Amino acid sequence: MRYSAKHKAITHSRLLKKATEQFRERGVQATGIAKLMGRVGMTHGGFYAHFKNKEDLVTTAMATMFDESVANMKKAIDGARDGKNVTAIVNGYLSERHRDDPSGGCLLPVMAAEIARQPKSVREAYTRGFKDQVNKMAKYMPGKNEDERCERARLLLAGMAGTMTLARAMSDRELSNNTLAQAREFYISAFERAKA
Amino acid sequence: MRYSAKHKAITHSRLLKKATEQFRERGVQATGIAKLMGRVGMTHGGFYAHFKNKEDLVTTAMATMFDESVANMKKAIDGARDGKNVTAIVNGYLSERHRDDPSGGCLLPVMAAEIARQPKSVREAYTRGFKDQVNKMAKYMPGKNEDERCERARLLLAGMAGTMTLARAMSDRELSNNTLAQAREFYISAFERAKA
DNA sequence: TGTACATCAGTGAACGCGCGTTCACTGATGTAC
DNA sequence: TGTACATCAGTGAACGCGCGTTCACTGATGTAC
Repeated sequence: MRYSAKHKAITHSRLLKKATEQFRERGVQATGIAKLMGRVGMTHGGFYAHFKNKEDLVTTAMATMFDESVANMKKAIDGARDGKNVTAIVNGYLSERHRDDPSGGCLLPVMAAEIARQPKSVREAYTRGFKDQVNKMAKYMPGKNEDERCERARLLLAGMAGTMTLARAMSDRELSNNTLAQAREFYISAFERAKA
Repeated sequence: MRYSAKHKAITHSRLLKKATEQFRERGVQATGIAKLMGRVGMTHGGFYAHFKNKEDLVTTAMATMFDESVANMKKAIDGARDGKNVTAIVNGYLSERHRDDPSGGCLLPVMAAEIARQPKSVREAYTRGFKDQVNKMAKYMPGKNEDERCERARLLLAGMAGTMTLARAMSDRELSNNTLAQAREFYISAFERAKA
């Protein structure tokens, strides 16, 4: 059944959106093509009209997910007082909400470990997206120059991602909450008005 | 063929050791029973004389891997000057060596993300091991009381694990090296002689 | 000390299952006339 | 405007493969006599 000109583009973006959700909820390996297609209301064969293969989907989805992370940070900052940029970023990222629903959040806590085992194209898409997010985060970080601000953005992102990964794996809810709360305090005091 | 009394214990520990290596190199999901047994020179069926199932192997291996992490830290500290405990821990953990060979290192950068999706028994073994490592690390951390030292140990471990995860995934070697170097500096200055 | 037998670690075929990918097909729509 | 045809997004059976687990078996050794 042939569909209208716009139809393919719509399906394509529905597919991509559901993929980014699944990747962030379960990871790349645990997200099967057939299951993904099922969740979009289609059968597995149709996938290959939209993407060359799974690797192609992953690299495409990577950029989208990094963009969403940047958008999430911008949104958090827009709702915060001036001079409280880092506070807004940290409180948004290290929230219980973000821990309990990874599907629209940062890809790093879920996916970073398995990216190391993915093909070159995926690792490159990851590296590109990571650099891009760091550059955009750097605008909100303290520092004398661009290099210093980027370095701080990288440190903060790595620290928050590690904290979130551990907090999600814990079966002890209270420990998980405390870990998040203490990390919020630590990263805000370390980065909100960092000394030289 | 029946083997001597000690033989089963020896095979069991060879199996467990190889499993901890594979888990830290590839993760739980990517470590298949048949491949693991092959690497120990046996066939897959023999696995079930040693472990109830894969879940049993994972929970058993978890404790061993956490113990090794603690031992690695103690070894690093033994070779360091007095009062430089945190420096020794950080330089050991965030080394290029640890990045390039995960097989004997910390399980968190590779496994933490997928533990969140593992059965309850695995998540509990992880939580137990994590608490234990934090308690033992706390001895080397600054702080007025036990709670404060534990909090710092948790912050440091989460930060280092996140940094290592991101550094391993990067396809840009120079960026990966810089990320490690800057993080070493940051965590040493943040935790070696932390203020109240 | 020598013989008969029970034990059980390890073998390898088989199970059902889900994976990524291919491919002949279908049929509603856009286009050409 | 009406008709014939080409297009191609999506279908679903089939592929080879690896997974975790089961199970009837084998055969060297420890134990009982």
